[in-house]
Amino acid sequence: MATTFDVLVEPARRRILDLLRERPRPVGELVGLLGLSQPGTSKHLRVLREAGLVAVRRDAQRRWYELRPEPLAEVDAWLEPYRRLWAGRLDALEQHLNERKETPHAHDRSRRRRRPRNS
Amino acid sequence: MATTFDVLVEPARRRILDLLRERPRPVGELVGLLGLSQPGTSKHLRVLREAGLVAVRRDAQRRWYELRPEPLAEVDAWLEPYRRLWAGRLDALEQHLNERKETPHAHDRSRRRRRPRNS
DNA sequence: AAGCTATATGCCTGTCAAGACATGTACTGT
DNA sequence: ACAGTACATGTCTTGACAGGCATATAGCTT
Repeated sequence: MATTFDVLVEPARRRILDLLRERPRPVGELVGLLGLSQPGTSKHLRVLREAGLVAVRRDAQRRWYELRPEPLAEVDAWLEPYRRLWAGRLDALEQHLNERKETPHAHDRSRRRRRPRNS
Repeated sequence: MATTFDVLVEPARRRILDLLRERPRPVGELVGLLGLSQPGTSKHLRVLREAGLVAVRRDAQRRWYELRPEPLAEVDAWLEPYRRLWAGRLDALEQHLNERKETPHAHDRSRRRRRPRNS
C-alpha cells in the first residue's frame, strides 16, 4: 500500500487536491483543468481514492470527487518535530525561499538532476 | 531539480533526516543505523544535499552531515491550507451536504447501491 | 612510501510507475 | 434499440531510480 508521501510526490495529484480543496468536481472538469488525458486523470484519481485522500459520489454518468484531507495528517505529523527547527531561523528561511524563487538550482552545485517526467 | 517531495518520498531519506534531527552524524554511523550499504547511503545523502536538506562538514576523512530544515517549509506551505480542514471537517461536510440538498437535480441519487462486482 | 580508513562516484540491472491509446462499462436521451 | 456521454480499466512502452558491486578519491598513520 502506498504511503501518503508516495501519493503526493506526483505533481498532478497535488494539483488535483488543490482543485478539490475549493469544491467537489467531476472528472471531466479536472481533465480540462489539468491538461491531462482522461484516462490519466482517472488513474491519478484512483490512487488518491485508494489512499483515502478523495471520495467519490456517483451522479448518473458523472462522478464527483471530493477532498478527504485526513491522511494528510500523517504528513503533518512527520513534519511536526521539524517545524520548530526553522521557526527560530526565519531569516535563513526567507533567504532559502527567495533562492528557490529566483534561481531554482541554487543548491545544486554539482550535477543537475532532471525532474521526472516534465520535459 | 528535484522537488522536496521527490526527496522525501524515499523512506530511507526521511529516516536520515529523523536521525540528523537529534544531532549531526558521520556517514558511517548512518550506514549502521539504516542498514544500507555505504554507497547507497552516500547516494541518498547526495540527493538530500542537492535539495538543501542537509549540509556537510569535513573532518579529516569523516563527513559530518547536519540537518537543514528550511526546504521543509515548502512542504509545510503546501500543507497549510489543508491543516484546518481535517480539524473542522465535520462542519464543512455538513455544510456541503446541506447545500447539495437544496439543489433540485442530480445529487440525490448519489447513494445508489454499488454492484457487487468489484469489492 | 605503503597501507588503512572514510566517503564518493561509476556502472549495471531490476523494478515500478506514468503516459498514450484502445477498449470496456454504465448511464442518458431519443 | 441506438447513439452519445462520462468515466474506468487494460496493455504497452519508456524512463527514472534504488540497490548492488567495483573502483576512485582523500586523509590519516606508521
